[in-house]
Amino acid sequence: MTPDKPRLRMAPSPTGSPHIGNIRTAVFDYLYARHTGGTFILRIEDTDRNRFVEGALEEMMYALRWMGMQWDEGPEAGGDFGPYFQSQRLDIYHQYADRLVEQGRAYRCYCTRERLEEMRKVQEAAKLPPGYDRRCRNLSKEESGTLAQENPNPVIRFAMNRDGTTELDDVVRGHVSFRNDLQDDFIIIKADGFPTYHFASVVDDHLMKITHVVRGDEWLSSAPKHVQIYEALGWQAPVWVHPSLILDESGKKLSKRSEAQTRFLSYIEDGYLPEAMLNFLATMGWSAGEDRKLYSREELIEKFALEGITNHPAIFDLAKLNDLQGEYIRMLAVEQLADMIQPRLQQAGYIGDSLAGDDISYLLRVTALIQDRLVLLNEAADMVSYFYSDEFEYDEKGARKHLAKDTTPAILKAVISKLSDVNSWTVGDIESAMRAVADDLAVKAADIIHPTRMAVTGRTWGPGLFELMEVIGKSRVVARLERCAGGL
RNA sequence: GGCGCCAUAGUGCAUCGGUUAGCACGCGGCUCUUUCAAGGCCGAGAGAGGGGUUCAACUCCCCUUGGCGCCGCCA
Repeated sequence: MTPDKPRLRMAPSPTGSPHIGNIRTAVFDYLYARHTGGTFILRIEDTDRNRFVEGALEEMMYALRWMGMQWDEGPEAGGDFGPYFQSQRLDIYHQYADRLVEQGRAYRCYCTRERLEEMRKVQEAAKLPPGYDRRCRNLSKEESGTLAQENPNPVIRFAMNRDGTTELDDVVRGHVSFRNDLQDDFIIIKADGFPTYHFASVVDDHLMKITHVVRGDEWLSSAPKHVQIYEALGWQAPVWVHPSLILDESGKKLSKRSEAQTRFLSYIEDGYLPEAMLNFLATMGWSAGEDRKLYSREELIEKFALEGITNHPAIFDLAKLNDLQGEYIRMLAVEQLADMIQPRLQQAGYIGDSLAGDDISYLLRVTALIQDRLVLLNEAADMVSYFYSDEFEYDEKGARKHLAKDTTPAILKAVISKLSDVNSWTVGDIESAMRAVADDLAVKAADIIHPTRMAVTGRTWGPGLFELMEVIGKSRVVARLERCAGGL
């Protein structure tokens, strides 16, 4: 193995559906690992049995793979540093926790939850900073024995340094310093024998030879805890990277409350493209130092650098995502787009499970017509509905505007008759015929075109009328015109 | 409340001591056009406030203000 190759991990806890912020962090991990030829690791932090959510891990893996960010080590990938589930590493944590206890850097705490709660109330009432009062930090053998009878399931707390400061250098924050007298003796092993995040992540990061810890800014406050554990165990701390958080439109941390916005899978369902999503997430909170919008995956990998990570929070801008999405949709080859749309049209019942030659070319022609206008894949079915179904309603406003005039019946009649004489049903000939109708009736082309569009599609907007008429076909177009004229 | 982080247009970024402060999204207008998009052109729009340092600060330092985050036997 090449020495000094960066090793980064994404360490989600399976407590819910993947969060957009987690995926963004993973993007940074992934991009840096790929940029440096390092290793991208997936580790599951399932140390909270109460919050475990069935299927959360599967959704996480699905999301990462959908983004094209396959991990090199972890669940379903294997690796030399497993197991990659913290719940399967309990003995390892205990081994190091015991070592810390022996060293005097950790201690068993027999305080009950009730006492802790009481203590917190008192602190709050006295407007004191909340935190454990260290009652169990210096217990004699006898005292421990007595307390053990009251509470046979003690937790293990880490004994934080009381003096001086804990300092660390962060790639995006620079040098950061924390006063030790304000630090709390936090729990490293819970009563159920499971480790807390603070402990498990440090032990695993060390054992898995993680070189760069990239995690949200929300973790910066607890970084001194981690730094002190590294010191106590005589381990070298990784390079710290704390990118800023992604905020919602109101400027708050994206939370479960804004589920529609944070749940990553909903973007997949809506039909965003992985490339657009990757481009968007990567350039939100990171910059290559240039005025540029579009980056392919390869360019992202080539240009990504930790130093380019921004140090201020970014507000999630859906309009910008949509703009990027549009760019990527338009970049697609028609065949690709058609493939992506196909399942959604099947779901809408417009096409069958397997398409024959003619159906395929029809789909391709339809797709070509909507490509410029399509943003989300899930809008496709509605957008192409009238190419597949003759049963459509007329847009109310459009009907009032374009079909309600006294002249409409005569216009439609003239269109029908002229179109019926068109032999070669091509865009050019259709257009000529339509314009001829306008000339014959001495009206503007628009006066012919709008009612015709309404009659043929039921809508006021869409692809070029002549193009769309060509694709729908002469007989269906004429039938629709007749139906419309007959209904007036 | 304590601690920590942050501060360029509405939003995302660029500029990192000397620029008419640049780009993109969004917004407004014009254009193309049968519509809607897309495209092209034009436009409005920013260095939170106050002190320093310096010949020179958006850029460095300090304070204030504001925003966010953390303060769980959750991660």
